[in-house]
Amino acid sequence: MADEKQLIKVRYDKRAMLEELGVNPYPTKYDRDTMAAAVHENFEEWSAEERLVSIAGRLMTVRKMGKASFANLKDRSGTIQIYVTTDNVGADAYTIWKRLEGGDLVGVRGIPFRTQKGEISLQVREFSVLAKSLRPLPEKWHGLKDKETRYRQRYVDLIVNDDVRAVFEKRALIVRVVRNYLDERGFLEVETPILQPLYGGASARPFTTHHNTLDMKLFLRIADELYLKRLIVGGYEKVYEIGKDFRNEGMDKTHNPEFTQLELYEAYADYNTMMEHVENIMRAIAMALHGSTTITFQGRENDLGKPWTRLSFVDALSEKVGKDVLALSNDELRAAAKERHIELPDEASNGMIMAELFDVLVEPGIQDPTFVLDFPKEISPLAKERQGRPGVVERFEPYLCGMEIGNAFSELNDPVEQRRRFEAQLELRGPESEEAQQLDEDYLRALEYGMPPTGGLGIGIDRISVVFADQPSIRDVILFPQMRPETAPSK
RNA sequence: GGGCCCUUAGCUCAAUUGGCAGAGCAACUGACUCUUAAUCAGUAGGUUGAAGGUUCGAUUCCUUCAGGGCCCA
Repeated sequence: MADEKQLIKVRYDKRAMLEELGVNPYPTKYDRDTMAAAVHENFEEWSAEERLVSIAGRLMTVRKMGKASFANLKDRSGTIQIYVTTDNVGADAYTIWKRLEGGDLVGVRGIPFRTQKGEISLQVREFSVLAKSLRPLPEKWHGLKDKETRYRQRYVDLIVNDDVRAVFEKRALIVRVVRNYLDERGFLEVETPILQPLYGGASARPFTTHHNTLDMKLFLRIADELYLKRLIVGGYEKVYEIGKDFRNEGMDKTHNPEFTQLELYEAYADYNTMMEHVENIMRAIAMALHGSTTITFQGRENDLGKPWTRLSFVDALSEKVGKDVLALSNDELRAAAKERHIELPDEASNGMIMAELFDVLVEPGIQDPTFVLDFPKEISPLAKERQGRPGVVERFEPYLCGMEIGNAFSELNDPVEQRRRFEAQLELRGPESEEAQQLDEDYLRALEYGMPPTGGLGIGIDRISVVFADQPSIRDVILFPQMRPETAPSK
């Protein structure tokens, strides 16, 4: 009597028994007037006046005796113990009560009191079945640990693992802090197309779909960038969007095929302005979450109270390689990579090799909050070249707790130069490359109307959630991470 | 894509050198009006991820596949 089918059948039978007793196992509504946490907070007052309160939630543990029972009732605010006796609810109701079990959703009306052992509880006068649960809950003490089940059936994970619920509440708070910060500074929140006829704003492979009526190929966006900058041309001056981007690439603990990105653009600003925003926003999140500018990630403390370290990409890499990397030929860069056993595709350009070298030689050493600056122009086709430093652009990537969390530029606003950069990308990567930035004529037309000098910033919301919630993987901050299907996938 | 590891009852986990597949919780029956991982007495629950192979005998060894995890690319 305990394989899963039988456990479920027993619960279906109990549902039928409830119906025989005249109980609707799925009523439409229940009027509750307080929450479990509020009963704890207001206990002295409410127990003194013997206030009758009503709460609703899920039965988590049930301790039944012959004519009296205790159970823990959990709602989104917390847990409260309830005390059900024949004396208080009547014998008929107690018969119904005895049919209930862990997992069931119930509403109770009762009076706050303290048990002999001192636990704040509700003395139940009346209860209602609100939804019969037909599946057994995981073990009450050890919870649900299996990662596969936790990700596939997040609803069960959330029922039993309070720390998981807390992670997603932190994530929501992070997004709220970001919105407040930008709204207070006059940024306009906008929505731009997710379905795009051309994809751009990043180097990544897209998901492709098809629109039936227009009979055309469409792409799921890989970035919001080019649409948001059109809005800067349009005169909004300060815009942001928080939304999903989609990249048809690998999955690991820092990558999910769909992820949430903040992008913001500010006219008459540059990448230095964006650094200030990053420092301010991260500090505000730390204060909101921890009440302190010091955060701990995977056992290591980081202070967000100070200005972030500035680290030059080309200088740091040149130091590691022992030569000015901007002055090296493709062959010399390849030799440097080969020395370090880095495999490269045949068509790798100088910039791509430098990026590979950076990932291996420099990035692992980044621990403190750091802005990596001075990226090679060739791998930054949307960023403005740095004055007096040819080959290098005004771009930075913020690193928080060793993790790359975003990307920012002084935006390239010269339409002539932008066209050259697009063309250079296509030439570098080849016209067939899905990763090359596409030549977007309408975007160039917009630039021709004139875009003010602009600073732009993208921040990965999932990545910063990993850091601030101190989680090991992006899958732990995404409610429903991408998984292979349980049954054979459709192809 | 490559390497390593994991998959045993609904959940959390055991199982000696290859020798009868177990425990706790959950469930079921009974007792019980202050329990809180309730307690007490009893009952039941397994295609050991799937398919093949080696063997007298496979949860255990081998192969393939599926799903998951970690590391690397």
